[in-house]
Amino acid sequence: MIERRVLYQELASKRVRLTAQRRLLIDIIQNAKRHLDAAALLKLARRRDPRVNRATVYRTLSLLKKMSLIDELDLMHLEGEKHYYEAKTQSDHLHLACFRCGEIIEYASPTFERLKQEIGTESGFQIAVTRLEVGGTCARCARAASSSSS
Amino acid sequence: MIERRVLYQELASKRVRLTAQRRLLIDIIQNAKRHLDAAALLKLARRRDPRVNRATVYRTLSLLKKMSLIDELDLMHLEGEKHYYEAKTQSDHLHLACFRCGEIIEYASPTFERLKQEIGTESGFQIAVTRLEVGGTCARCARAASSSSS
DNA sequence: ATTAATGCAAAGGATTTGCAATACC
DNA sequence: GGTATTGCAAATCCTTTGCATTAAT
Repeated sequence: MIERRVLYQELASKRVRLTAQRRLLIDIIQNAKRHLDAAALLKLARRRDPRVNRATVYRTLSLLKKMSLIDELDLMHLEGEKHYYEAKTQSDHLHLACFRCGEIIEYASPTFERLKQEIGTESGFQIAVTRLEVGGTCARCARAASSSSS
Repeated sequence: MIERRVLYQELASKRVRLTAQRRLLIDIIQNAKRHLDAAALLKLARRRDPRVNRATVYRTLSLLKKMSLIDELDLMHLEGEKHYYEAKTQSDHLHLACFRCGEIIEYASPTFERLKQEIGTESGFQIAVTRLEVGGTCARCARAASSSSS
């Protein structure tokens, strides 16, 4: 969840303005129940303010990305080359994308955290963003496949 | 845009031919010294056979991808939205992309292997592909930045 | 008043497709 | 001979940009 205070500070220090449309877009991303792509975000935004333009959506996404307030995902390109966005959370999680049913499963793990630490200490690389996406078959689809073939 | 899950079905229903052009493209990818995008691959292929067409490159990449012979990378979109490809190796590795100098560092780790195993056992997800990309500052750039600012 | 943000429409890059011609088994 | 693959060019998808207008501080 994005901390409003952090947001205000960032905006102030960069001469970036917290406009009505930006508030609106941030609000939608934060409260989204699923991962949104730019087109979906635009559609939702226009329900609340029809003046919102596609360019503004892209520009705002780019800004939020640079400010590390959102993460950009591909979700294994399950349906096209577009990107998806989610509010940055406290602990990273990875995404499991089922090639059969299209479901996206979020998965957090201490091992993932340890891996990130290891990268830092062993290679000296300072991590800013991580994106771990996994494609395959979800448990339900695997069960369905094995039962129907037996 | 064809959905990836649909493509898997198509593969099963077709008799795939190992043509001269496909051999050529596979050879180039396997012996590449750096990560190739579709345009670079096309260029290299045309040096050996000028008839190779862009569409064939894309179609072959798509085929190799669903046959799990190559991995597709974004390399954190360091320079545009295009994809990069590499021959699939025995043990997965992840990619560290330096936002400052653009260097791509490959990093293999037992912890990463353990993480993948965990995902399988804990969630029942059957992994076909993984893509872990990390963005940040490489050790050299970090040193350069800290020494110049002190 | 100054500067940032926006709308619009057009451009851009990467990738894909339909269809006729070609190569393969 | 029948089917898979290819070349070609146009189309498509997603995203970015230039510039005039509008909004924010």
